[in-house]
Amino acid sequence: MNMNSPIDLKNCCKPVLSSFLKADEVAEIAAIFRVLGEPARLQLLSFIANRPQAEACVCELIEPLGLSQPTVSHHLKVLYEAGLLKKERRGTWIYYQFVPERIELLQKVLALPSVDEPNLRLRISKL
Amino acid sequence: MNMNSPIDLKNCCKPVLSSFLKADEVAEIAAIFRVLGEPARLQLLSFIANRPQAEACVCELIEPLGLSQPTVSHHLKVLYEAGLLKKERRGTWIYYQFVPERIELLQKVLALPSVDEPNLRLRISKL
DNA sequence: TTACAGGATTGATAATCATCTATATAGATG
DNA sequence: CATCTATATAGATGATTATCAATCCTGTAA
Repeated sequence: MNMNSPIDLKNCCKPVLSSFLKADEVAEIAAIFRVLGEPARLQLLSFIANRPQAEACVCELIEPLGLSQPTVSHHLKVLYEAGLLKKERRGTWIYYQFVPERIELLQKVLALPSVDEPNLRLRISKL
Repeated sequence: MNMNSPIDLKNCCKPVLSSFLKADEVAEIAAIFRVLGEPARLQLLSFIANRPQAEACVCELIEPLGLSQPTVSHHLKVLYEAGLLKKERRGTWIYYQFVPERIELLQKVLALPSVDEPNLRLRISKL
């Protein structure tokens, strides 16, 4: 069931907060949030994004994370399959690189309804 | 361990992608993502945010979600404790209302490094 | 007070998942 | 080829959790 290549998120994802999404529509989005909902994965992403070139090899990640190499490898795979990282072999090492596009997608998904939309108009205007 | 009142997120949360966060720092943020990582909860949030006044009573949520009343109640509690919903009793009914502040917090947390920051400069400029 | 209705809680179960050890794979090097 | 090193995978285990049926709690109304 798990794929080894990044999930295809074309036509994904509609804003969650400005229309009622069906179960299959929220599932795609929730899958990304779930990946970020694991502290070790979020820390991996934070670490990699703040390295030069926003990349790091696996060997650099084990010590700061404080987890075993297989566990780090597992989390990297999950991040990769969610499209948040890409990877590239360079000699003996495999470098994982942060992919900002998925984060941009999430920002759009989380966009709050505009003040012209009635449901939240009164409340947003107070922010 | 679970609290019945919303978690306190003062001084929370630093941007994940522009500095390397420690384990306890990412934990706070990951907790919010984890709540959104459940499809049923994301659909609840989507439903409530798109109702008039961005609110709904529990009885309105069971049928569109297709889950039992206790399960819906459980997810509402999780959303409430994460600060994504507030609740208010009105007679027999309890209304849950969408709270946009947490979402705004997440947007800040997910902010990509500015183009002046070196690590992502080259890659962001291509977007 | 009693009865009812909306919602929360309890307890149980099954599924998911994070983590580890052990092992496998794959590239580099002798 | 054999060996070493970096990373991935397999398998096992324990913890978490989503879900439901049953029950409890709390307003409301008779």
